[in-house]
Amino acid sequence: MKNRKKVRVHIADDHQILIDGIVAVLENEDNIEVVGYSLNGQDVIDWLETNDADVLVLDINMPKLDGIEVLSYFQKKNIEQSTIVLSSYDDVKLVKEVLKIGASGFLAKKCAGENIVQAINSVYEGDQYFSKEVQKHLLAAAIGKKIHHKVAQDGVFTSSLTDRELQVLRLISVELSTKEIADKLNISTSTIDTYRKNLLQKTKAKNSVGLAMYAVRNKLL
Amino acid sequence: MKNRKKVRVHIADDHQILIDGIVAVLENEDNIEVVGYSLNGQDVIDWLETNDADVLVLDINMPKLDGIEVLSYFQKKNIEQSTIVLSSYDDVKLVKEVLKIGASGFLAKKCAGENIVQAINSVYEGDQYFSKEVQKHLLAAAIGKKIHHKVAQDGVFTSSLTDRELQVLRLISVELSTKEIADKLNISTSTIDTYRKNLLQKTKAKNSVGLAMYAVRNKLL
DNA sequence: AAATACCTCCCTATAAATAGGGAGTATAAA
DNA sequence: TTTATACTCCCTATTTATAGGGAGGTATTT
Repeated sequence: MKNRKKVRVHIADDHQILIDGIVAVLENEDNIEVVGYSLNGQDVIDWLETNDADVLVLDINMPKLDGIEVLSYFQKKNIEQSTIVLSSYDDVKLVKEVLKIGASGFLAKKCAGENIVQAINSVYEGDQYFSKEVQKHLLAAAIGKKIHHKVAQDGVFTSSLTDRELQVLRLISVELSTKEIADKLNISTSTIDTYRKNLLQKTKAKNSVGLAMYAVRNKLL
Repeated sequence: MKNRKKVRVHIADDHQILIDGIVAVLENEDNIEVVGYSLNGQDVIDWLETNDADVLVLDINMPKLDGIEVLSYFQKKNIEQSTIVLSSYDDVKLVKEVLKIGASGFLAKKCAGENIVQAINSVYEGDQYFSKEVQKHLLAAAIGKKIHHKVAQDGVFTSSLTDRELQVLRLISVELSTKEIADKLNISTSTIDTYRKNLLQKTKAKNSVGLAMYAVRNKLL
């Protein structure tokens, strides 16, 4: 059957030492796999010609082609590539810019190592991720790109999951059965089944245990 | 059906301020409920005459009757009461003593608030709990009371769960089905069914989601 | 007005998990 | 040598969960 596959990550940054650091952090995560890295933007594009990654961690300041240019290239060529932008500065304008041209996440370099793990997981799961500091700015200044998402407690844009789905997810996580949830919400078990199906699809979980773990990972409880 | 009931806790300590502190900590836990407190040992015994608690948090140094005397009383009267001993000092001899007379856990007061939460959960689930520092001593000096348990990473004596059960629990937690686990361990699905049943019983979980959450709570992953 | 997102419900079918019981073997402890 | 614990396997039966499909209603947006 389906097997939990690792999130394949490519890292692009002109500082080798930083790449090594990130790799070290990610090596502790057994659901993440670093499948390659580049020291400049051109290398990223070249690498992606013959390879692919689920998530690209992309530094802004790089020689040859910088991160912005790489993202623009993706946009021009209509390439869908989940990308987390890495930057030394959490400038609002910069965030807006990279969001417009297709980035799914933004991470300031001063962030802790665990943030990049969460960022990768979130982005891989179709969510958006922003460092905490960035979020404030984002919320204040409504940005161009539509964000129909809610802001979760810890830097994760909880995406995709609707209110009802989130509600059901939480009830699943406290060990309630479909029938119990249906009773509690006064709706049909069929409806809960539907939510369960949608949740499994959206979270890429294999079963209810996976749903609960997703909730834990994303601090949804 | 079965409903997740809260762990009912009684706290005994002669310092009101400390009780208030513990209560504040426990108020953040929605599976724990403080149902009473006492300022001395005699009050504990009186309270337990007409009430009951799942877990008793018992200070050693108290007026009228101290913690040791309260435990001895339980032992003499053959009263089964899950008890966590609270003490200012993590003296080995003291630990040995309270274990002999029926305590299930030992917590130094210098421990962090989250420790008491974990201690309560562990003890409630039939495990034993000791602060980290205490463990070293315990392991060095074999104590009188038989401990057929293994030491988990974070101050929890993982109790009851056998090697195989723990192994299965972990595989359940990474979303594997009974069949997948059986294949992985090269044993029959019937056997996995048996482990699953035993796990549900031992952890008091309602279903596999509960098992996974148990694993998370007790840092078994 | 049309499209979209969300909430709701149903059908059919199969796979998986839960609940209860029993039982044999090996090993280590009392 | 009993006793106990852990590990293994089987039976029956019921309940839940998973997988695929469709579909109507409402509210909001374009």
